[in-house]
Amino acid sequence: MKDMQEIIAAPASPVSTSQTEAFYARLRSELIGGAFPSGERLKTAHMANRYGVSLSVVREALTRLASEGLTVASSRRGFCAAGISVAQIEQQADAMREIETICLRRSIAAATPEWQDHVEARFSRLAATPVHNADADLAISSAFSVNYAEFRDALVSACDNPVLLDVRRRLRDLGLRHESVCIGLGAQSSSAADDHRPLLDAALARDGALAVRLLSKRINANARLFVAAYRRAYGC
Amino acid sequence: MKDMQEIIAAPASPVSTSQTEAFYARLRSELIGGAFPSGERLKTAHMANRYGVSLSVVREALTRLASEGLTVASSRRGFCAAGISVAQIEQQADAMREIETICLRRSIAAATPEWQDHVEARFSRLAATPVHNADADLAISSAFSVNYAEFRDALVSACDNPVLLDVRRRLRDLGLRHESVCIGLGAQSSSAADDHRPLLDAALARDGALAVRLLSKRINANARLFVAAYRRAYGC
DNA sequence: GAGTCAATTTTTATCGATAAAAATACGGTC
DNA sequence: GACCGTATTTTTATCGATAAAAATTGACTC
Repeated sequence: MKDMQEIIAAPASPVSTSQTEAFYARLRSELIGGAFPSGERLKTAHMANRYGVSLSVVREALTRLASEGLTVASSRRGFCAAGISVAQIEQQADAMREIETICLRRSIAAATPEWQDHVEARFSRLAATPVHNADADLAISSAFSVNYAEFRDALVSACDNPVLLDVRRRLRDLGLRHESVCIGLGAQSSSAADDHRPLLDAALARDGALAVRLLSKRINANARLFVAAYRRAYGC
Repeated sequence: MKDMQEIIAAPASPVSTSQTEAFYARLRSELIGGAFPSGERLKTAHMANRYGVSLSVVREALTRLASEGLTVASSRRGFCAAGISVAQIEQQADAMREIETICLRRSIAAATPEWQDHVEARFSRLAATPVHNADADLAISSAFSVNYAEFRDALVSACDNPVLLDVRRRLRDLGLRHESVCIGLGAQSSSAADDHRPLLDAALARDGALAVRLLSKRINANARLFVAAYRRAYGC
């Protein structure tokens, strides 16, 4: 009897999360993955029956995403995917650079052996990932994107202020969407994992000033890459 | 007949904004004003009939506020006002200091005559506001709080990156709630408007380094003030 | 008297219906 | 054929109802 209770209490696929939570997470990752182009209207009814949830669930998710900057809500006119522009990409990257460098400097200052291990592990994984997909097109592979993002996450993870890390995470997600969309437009990387080794070395050597300099350069370079792709696609 | 239609159709106060928007704005300003203590449960049904709106409207507002950090949503357990703790106040102020100094430095670098006028106007208004209320209690008056916040807003308003300003605004609002709550707990200010004059002068003289130093000091001092009040009220 | 389990109440998450608003299509006029 | 105002369709915002979950109460056992 008690066993049965336990079995019933713990369902096979633990649906611990609410529908809203699940749908929000899904839509969020699709937005970050570049599934919706800049400014595309997101109609509640369409999404509701496309994903098999109710209107309220869709609306709540879209509202949350709006306040994170991934969608835009306009009164009486519903929602659309956030707009992307050259200015947006540049300002976004600029803000990210300012804030991530603060996090990185602090993370290095607070470094522990566990942090070092974590950073090294993420770098190894990155180093083992080819930049391009096997099918030989020049676009950055999504595996590389993910592993690179996680390497950067690891670098700042020892930062002593969770509020700063939270701000950074928000900006990172907006940046990932820009990256995905621009890769979809044909953005190509000239860099390989080895290009990031100097940053790894500076961080492990706890040379904050150098690490921050290298990180800034990389963020600027990536932003230029995305802007170039965006300009090629839409012409200035 | 037609007149009556018009009267009915056009209510006294033009409800151009949606219900959700209005309720969201109201709840938001109450939260920032310190109306809800740390961790207080916010029951949807209660609020719905207290404010005369439907459940959906309440829920959407609470959801938005949660993603701004003013409320906390926990699955299957509704919402509560965000918790406040000494660590929170300190980390929050620390993050604000980092980000606002970036904005200030940039704002000073991009200064225009209009910006100078704006800053001076806000300072004058601040200088004309007594720190304490007329009824001679030692708590900071809300007029002073508002004018001080607007002076700080003016200082950074020429910052060239709207993304950074947006991040700052979010943190500012969380900070204002801390301030309101701590004032409610009896936080007393030792400063007057004149204490802020050096910051004004540094900004107008476009001495970014000095302005940033003064701003940092002030943010730290205020945070200490709030923490002290919090400690007095709740004992460490 | 403390603790446990079931019954009751409260509260949340989710749904589908509906009215208002916006967008679109249509028809008539010049 | 272009323009303008009206009808139709589409879409949104809002509501109240409901089932599921959590919290509370209360009765019972030891």
